[in-house]
Amino acid sequence: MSLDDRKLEVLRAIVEDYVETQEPVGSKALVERHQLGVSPATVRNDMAVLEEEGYIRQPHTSAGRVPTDAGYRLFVDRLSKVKPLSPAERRAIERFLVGAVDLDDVVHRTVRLLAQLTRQVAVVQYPSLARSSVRHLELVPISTTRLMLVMIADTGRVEQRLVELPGPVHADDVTTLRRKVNEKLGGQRLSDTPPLVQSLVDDCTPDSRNTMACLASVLLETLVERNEERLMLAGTANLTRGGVLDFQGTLRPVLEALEEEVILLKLIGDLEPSKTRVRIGDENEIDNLRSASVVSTGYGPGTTIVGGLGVLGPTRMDYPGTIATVRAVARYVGDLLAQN
Amino acid sequence: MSLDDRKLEVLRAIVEDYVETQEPVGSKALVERHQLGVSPATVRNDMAVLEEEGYIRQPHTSAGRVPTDAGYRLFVDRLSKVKPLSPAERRAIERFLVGAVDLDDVVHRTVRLLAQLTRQVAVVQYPSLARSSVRHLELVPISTTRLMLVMIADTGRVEQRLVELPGPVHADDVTTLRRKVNEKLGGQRLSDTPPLVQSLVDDCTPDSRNTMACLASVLLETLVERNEERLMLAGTANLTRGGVLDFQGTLRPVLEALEEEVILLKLIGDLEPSKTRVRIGDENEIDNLRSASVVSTGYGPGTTIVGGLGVLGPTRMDYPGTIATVRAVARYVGDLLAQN
DNA sequence: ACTGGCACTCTGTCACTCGGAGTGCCAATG
DNA sequence: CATTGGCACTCCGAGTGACAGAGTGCCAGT
Repeated sequence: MSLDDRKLEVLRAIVEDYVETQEPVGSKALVERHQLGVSPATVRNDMAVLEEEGYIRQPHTSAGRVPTDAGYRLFVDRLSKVKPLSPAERRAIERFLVGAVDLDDVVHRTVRLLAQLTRQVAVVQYPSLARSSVRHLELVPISTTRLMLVMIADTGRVEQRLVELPGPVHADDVTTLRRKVNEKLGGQRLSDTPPLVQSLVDDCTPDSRNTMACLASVLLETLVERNEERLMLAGTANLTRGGVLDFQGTLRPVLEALEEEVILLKLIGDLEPSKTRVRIGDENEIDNLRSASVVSTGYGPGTTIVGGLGVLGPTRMDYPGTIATVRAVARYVGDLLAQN
Repeated sequence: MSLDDRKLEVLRAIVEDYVETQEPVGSKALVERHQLGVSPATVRNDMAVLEEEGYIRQPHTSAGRVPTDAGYRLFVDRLSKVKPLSPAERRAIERFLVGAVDLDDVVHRTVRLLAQLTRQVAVVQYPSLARSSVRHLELVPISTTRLMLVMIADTGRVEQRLVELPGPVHADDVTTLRRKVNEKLGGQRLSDTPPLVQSLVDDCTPDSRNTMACLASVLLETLVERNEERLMLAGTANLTRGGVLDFQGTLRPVLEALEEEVILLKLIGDLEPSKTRVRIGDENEIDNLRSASVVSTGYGPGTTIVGGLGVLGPTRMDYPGTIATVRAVARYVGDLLAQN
């Protein structure tokens, strides 16, 4: 038997009530709070079907029903209506983001804003180097045999590395190096640079070859290999809302997962453009987060995506609201980046 | 009545047992586990005195005793013997810290190491700009009216800011600016720079004055005003060890405090050289941390101090071990910085 | 000054009860 | 055939009382 409209309506009511009250919801309370136009007994029959299909379950016999992960999934996919942001929220976002002075500041403000609005844990990835282009490469002599390599990406990210040279170089040589490197790599996407770096070495005169080879290896490291994705976290304290009820008793595994940057990157680093992704409970590949849900999306100037952001909370979360907020914040941040 | 040696010995035993077992300790268990050479009744009398003096207390009538903050304080000040690190720990520290490629990496490794060794929350402050000197200032033309200012400090820290110029400048002018700025500010402590920056503007020829004034204001911001202290956190999950017993039931306030960088800076930003500071429970000025203890110290190359680091945990913590670890890590990091 | 003994207090737990909420099923109804 | 009212059943959670165990305070004795 398939699910008719009323059964879906019942599921929606259950999800909404449970999210709000955090308590199993029974048939009687349901018909009272929502105008379903049927009796509790009917609702009970519907509930039995929904349970059979795996969308809800009872914590114990003769308790109310609670949505399962599958139930939330159905809710998110088919039942939830987009919840528009309140003007107050829009204003909050704008007010929060204007006045950021540099990229660090943008990320910092964004992550706090997101945590505050959703009242959950927020994660924001710095613009990924892999998706950026080289704006400028600077070589700063530190001593005669040491250079500081500073890479400035078009997203505003700045990376630096120390280069140990095989022998002393003159200031003029540094200037030449700088020019060559910028001519070759300036404006290129970082992911396209490896062959170019190689050609830099190949095109060198023998006497400067050693130096260039040295620089090249650090360049490769900085541009590609290391490929260090950074991210920022905020709102951990929000995990404690709802007491020990969410996250089946202990925050331990969740806190542990949040400390692993690799894990976080996997969570928010999804690539599909302008799509918001929702992972509910068991859908998470990371065991520690089986009791959590993640809402994430990409952001970037215009339609390109340079990084991800998202929030993490209990499976029992306000999905429509969270999704709307995450989307809105991502769009605002994208606009902000586009202005640079 | 004052505290004779045996009473102090009893206090030490109580602290040690309680830290280990996390349970109120009674007179009988005490004489069994420690060779005190007296009967439980005697110990009870001593306990009564200790309680009167405020060093221990009973959670309820006829339960064992638990140290108070004052008790821990006395223990730390007078009773605890320095606990030398195990060779394994020493090796762990060395292994963990070698191979760091840049400052970010050093801080990152340090904070994780500290969290792992002490099994508590670790905080490491980046080398403070206020205590650093300027190694080099770089000006990178982004467009004709925009410069990227990159400051490299002797501690390895790099800061960058965008400078909007009043009008277009030629590349040669940038070179001149760069030379002037570095001549004046290179090698100076950041805290000494403000008058120098002012003199830079004063010494300018009228035609380049506008540009220089613009640059100067950003310089001041970068060098002094903004004075952004950064820090890194790790080991939050360790808060959940010991269940809900520590931190009187909820992690909430602690997690909240850990999100406030200002608060963390206050905690670990103590200036006295080569002194390890221990704040126990109520000694913390921040209300949210009344149920926590903080062990912190400064670090830096040689005897100068460029930043702070420390750990935060329940008042019931292994003070001797923690203090030893924090000190050792600080020294290793200092050595590492000195090598640069 | 220390010790043994004793009465007292308080906790934590176990078993038990009981009301309430919620369900499943069934027969009746439109 | 879907819906409904009724009823018996289950289970949770709160409350109660009894009880063992641990620990204390105090006092008299050494």
